[in-house]
Parts: sequence; structure tokens; C-alpha cells
Amino acid sequence: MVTMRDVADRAGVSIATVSFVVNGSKPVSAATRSRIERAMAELGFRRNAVARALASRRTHILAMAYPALEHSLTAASLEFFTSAAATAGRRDHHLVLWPVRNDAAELTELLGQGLVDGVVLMEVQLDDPRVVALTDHRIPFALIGRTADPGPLIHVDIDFEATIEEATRHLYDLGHRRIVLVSGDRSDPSLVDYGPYVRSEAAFAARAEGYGIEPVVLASGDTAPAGRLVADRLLSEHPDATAVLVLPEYATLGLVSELRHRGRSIPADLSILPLVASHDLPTLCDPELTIMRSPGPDLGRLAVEALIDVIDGNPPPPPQLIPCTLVPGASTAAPPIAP
Amino acid sequence: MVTMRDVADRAGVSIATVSFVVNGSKPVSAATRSRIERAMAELGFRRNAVARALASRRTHILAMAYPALEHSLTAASLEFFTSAAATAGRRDHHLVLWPVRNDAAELTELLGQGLVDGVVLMEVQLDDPRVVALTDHRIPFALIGRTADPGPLIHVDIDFEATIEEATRHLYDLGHRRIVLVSGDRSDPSLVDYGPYVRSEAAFAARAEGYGIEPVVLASGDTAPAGRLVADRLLSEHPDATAVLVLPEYATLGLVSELRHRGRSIPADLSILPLVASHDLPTLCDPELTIMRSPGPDLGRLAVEALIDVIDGNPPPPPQLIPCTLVPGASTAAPPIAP
DNA sequence: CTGAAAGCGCTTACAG
DNA sequence: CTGAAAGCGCTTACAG
Repeated sequence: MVTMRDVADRAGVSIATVSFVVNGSKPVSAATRSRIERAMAELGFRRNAVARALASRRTHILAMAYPALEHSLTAASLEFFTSAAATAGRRDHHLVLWPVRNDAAELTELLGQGLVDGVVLMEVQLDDPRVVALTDHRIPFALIGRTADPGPLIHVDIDFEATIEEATRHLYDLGHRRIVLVSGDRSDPSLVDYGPYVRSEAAFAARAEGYGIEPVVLASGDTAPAGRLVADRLLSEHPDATAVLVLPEYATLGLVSELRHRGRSIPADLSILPLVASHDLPTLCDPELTIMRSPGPDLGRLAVEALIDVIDGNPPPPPQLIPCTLVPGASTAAPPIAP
Repeated sequence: MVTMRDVADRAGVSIATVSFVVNGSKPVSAATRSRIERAMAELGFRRNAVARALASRRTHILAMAYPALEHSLTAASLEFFTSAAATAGRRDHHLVLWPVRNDAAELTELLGQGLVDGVVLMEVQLDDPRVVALTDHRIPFALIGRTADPGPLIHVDIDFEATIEEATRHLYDLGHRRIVLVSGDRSDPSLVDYGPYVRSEAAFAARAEGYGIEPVVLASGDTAPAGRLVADRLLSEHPDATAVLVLPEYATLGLVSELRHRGRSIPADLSILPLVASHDLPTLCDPELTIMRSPGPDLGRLAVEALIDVIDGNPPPPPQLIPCTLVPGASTAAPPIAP
């Protein structure tokens, strides 16, 4: 391994000076700088990140905590990750996906080791023990999502109110008056308290009231089979529905497939509009879906930028709520019977 | 931060002795051990992993290199990751998903920093520059997949020959004599050289010859729309086919959906059998698919165990090839016209 | 069984 | 602009 010592010897300077040019942390004369740079190139010097971390108390590693062993990573989470990683790279940090069980203990264990400078937390519960652990530890962290009362916590999230507003208006303007929201399955213990479901249901209730329509909500797990089951309930319990907003992304697949299997034409008989959709969701269905596109890439980037700002000792940017945006496809149209 | 110094002072011993009990690296008398353990508990001591890494030259971090910015993580890769991470945890290591562009340069950059003790490489090409970079760097690594000639490289992979053999026999025994293999799109520059496609096509050709049937191969990208397109070609170019083996996992979704849309009944008219399927694939389709289940979890575990063995200086276990296993579902049956 | 000390490869006041 | 030196928090021969 080539060390700064080796470079310093070959360039005839002290290791401090080598450090100054490697980090650009202090002015160095052009002459000695070029001697050092040549020595580094000739020796193939690479700064050891572990030693740097110990001396500077910064590992430059950011962990995206991910409950790997609980459930599979969703497409939405992957969008956060990809964009967050790219942003971190641009700012001289590594962002890695770190499997951590969905409770506070394993996270605390990780933090105690001092390997990471900051944490990005996804799938935040309204009342999340991991947020408590992070706060107690005084480690910088950013939420993608938010607790019931995030206060001054650094966070970015989807603006569910604005998303529901635009989605509902889109359907209303097409003429729909019987709109069903398929939300998440709140009986699942890990989701009783899941912000996106809670906030969307509340926003839908408010919006529906504003439009004078009934706010019907069906719960569904986030899998294709669960989506098929909800298609059943939709047809039997709400046969007059003409449009469906869908929150759990994978349920959409089963819902659409089962509705078509039962002879319903989309969008002629029923309009389908997923509310927080990843990039690839539309092509997974036939017809290609109209979606509310998730701002996942933006959220991943903003979360990491805020996090690194705080680590650097800068004031954190204010929390940001970003709505999903309507991307036209072939799954929404006017209802079969004009109102 | 509580350090070993603090613990040593409170227990009235040297930091060396503290280190011995923390690591269990040397015998310590019961009396002083319990004094130290009490001191650690009272102070809430957590060993600093960065200092440990610098002193011991082992970070205990394993990177699963993942080309995040090139394409999204597939369900199959996630299965590797989850199982690999769990295995690493059991053996006192962290396995994290590290976004690294799919060329040698960024990987070399990462290795140079000395942050990781070993690397697990996925989506290995037959001729893979990353393998060269890893070898040159003399860092321990394990492949999930393999190069054209892996030689003594540590690797685990799917046994494509056995998988094709079992899948083809399953269909043949049901009575099928017109079997099409949907393989990957080799015109994609990143996949010209992709082992699973190359090896499966070769194995299928050999097997088909053994059964005296024609080895028809269609190429498809690994997306649902690509799967729809291949359904087109299947019906127009090979209208007499009665069964389809499918390699690109996501293409299966589009293929099945388009075939049903065109009025083909599965499995009455056509049997569909995905060859390397993740756990959740069957439920994404209706009817639920018969699949060749990927041994992803086994491969992830075996790769990490081999890797840690080598890092520990033990002889590496021999390479392992594991076939996919047939999991019955509702997408294969006898062909419509008995042979 | 336990301790003093060197050392891992850097960063960073401090001096000049 | 440059260097000598302390220090980051551990591990690990080496002695006793």
C-alpha cells in the first residue's frame, strides 16, 4: 500500500504538505504542488479512507437504512436510493444501502460503531422508534417521509394533499362522481401508522367533501393478489364506481388484471389512476396506465443535500413537500354514463 | 464518545486488556473480565469500528457492487442481496449495497480507498472488466455468476444446464413438442456477453436436440413491453408453438398479458414456464405461474460464506452451481392437441 | 493473565 | 508556504 509517507519522501516534503494538496485544504506553492502530484501519480497513491476517517472524524459514508429482512425493496424505494446515491457521489460522499432491521436496536448498534456520518430513513412511521434512536444518538439524519409531527426534523416527503387534489380533480373534470380510493392495509401491524396511507385518506375525505362526492375507501395489501381481491370487493360492494385511485403500487397490477379478467374495460368502464407511481409502473399494465408520478428522484436528491449540509455544519434547508405529477396514459377517460 | 481508555480507567486495567475482552482475543481472568464488563455497561461503551479497522486492517465491510445508475435492481438481485446481508451479519460483517458504475474505473476507485474487505459481484459478464480490476487489486471477491472461464475464481452460479434440462423435460413429459425459448436481447451492448443467456441458449439447443425437437429461440428485452412484442412474434412466426420457456423475468409479465389479450388461454393453448424466477413472480400473473424457482437466497449465502472464508485466510470452498427448482403453478399443462 | 508501547495512515492546530 | 508533532481509538507483538 502506498501511503502519504511514501509520497512525501519521494517529493521531498512533509506528509502534512501532501495532505494539503490531496485535500486542497491549504495553499501550496505551484512548484511543490506539482512535485507532489507527480509523486502521487508515479506511485499510484490513493488516500486511505479509513485513516482519513479516524483522523478527521468523518467517514463520508451515509447509510440509507433499509429493513432488508422484513420485506423486499419497492420500486419507489429504489428510486430514492438511486438518486440519493448519485447526489452523494457528487458531494464527495458514499451513500450505501444498509440493511437494518425495522426497529431501533439494530440501528442503534450500527450508529454506535461510528461507521456512518449520517442516515437517510425511508418508510417512516407516524410514530417511529428509529427516529427516536437517531435523535438520541445526535447523528445527522434525514427522513424521506415524516412522523406525525416532524417539527424541525430534516425531512422531505410527498405532498399527499396536493397529489390527491390533482388526481381527484382530474377524474372529476372527466365527469366521474363515484370515485373509490384503494388505500393500504392498515391492519398490517407495520402499517397501522404509515403516513402515506393516513395522510392520503384524510386528504381524500376532505377533497371528496369539497366536490360533494362520497369518499369510499377500500384497504388493500401492496401485492398483486391483494389487488385482485380488492377488485372483487370493488365490483360487489361498489358496482357503481366509475374510477379508482390506487395507493399501494403493486396492488394496481392485480386490480387491473382482475378487472379486465372480469370483463371490465379500462378506461371505458372504469378509470384507474395510481397515486404514487414509479417510472416503470405504466408499462407493467395494459393499457398503459395514467399515473400520478412519484417525485422519488427529487426526494432522494433533496434528502441527501439537506443531510450533507447539516453534516457540514450549514443550516439545514427547510423541509420540502413535493406533489406527484399527472402523467397521461390510457387508463383514465370519461365515465361510461355521463353524469 | 466513550473510548477504551475510559473503560480501562474505570476498571483499573490497561486498554489492551479491555481489547482482549471486547474481542475475546486472549484469556482474561474472570475477576478482571467482570470488572471490565461492568465498566463497559455502565459507560455504554461501543467499540469504534473505524479505529478498529485502521489498527486491524479489517473494516468488516463487504460491498455488493451494484450498477445503480445503469439500471434498476431486479427482484433476482434483491434476493441475492437480502440473503447475502443476513449471512454477513451472522459472521460479524456488514454487507452493504454499494452503487458502482458498471465499469472497472469506479470500482478501482472504491477499492483504492480501503473501505471494504471484500466484494460480491453480480451480473457478471462472460468477459468482465470488473473481474480484472478486482483481480489486479488482490482484494478478495466472490462472483454470483461467472466469466467465460472462471478458473479458480470464487463463484457461485445457477446451473443453467440442469435448469434447462428439468424445465424442458417437464414440458416434454406433458406432451409438448413445439417449445420456444425466450432468451435475452443480446443486441443490448451490456448483454451481448451475459452468461445466463449464452449458457441457457446453448443448453436448450443441446436438450432440444436430445429430444428431437427444434430449438427455437426468440430474443426479448427484460421489460413488460418487450414481452408483449415477443408475444406478437411468437404468434406470427411460431403459431404452432405450444409451450414457452422464458428467461428475462419481467418479459414474462408482458408476454402473459398480451397472449391472454390476444385470446390465448394459459395453459390450455400455451404453457408458460419462466426459467429463473424470483419468489414473487408467480403471483404477479393470472393464472399463477408455474416457475423454475431461482436459488437466489442460496447463492447469496454461499457467495458470502466463501468470501469471508477467504478473507479469514481459510481455503475457499469449491464453486457451486445450483439449479432452479420446478415450483408447480397453473401455467403449464398438456398441449391442446395430443402429439 | 496483564501492561507498556508501537503502530495503523491520516488530519490539524501550532510555529515559524 | 511548509514542517514537526500530537492525536484520532483501536490492535497486537513483545515482555514479564
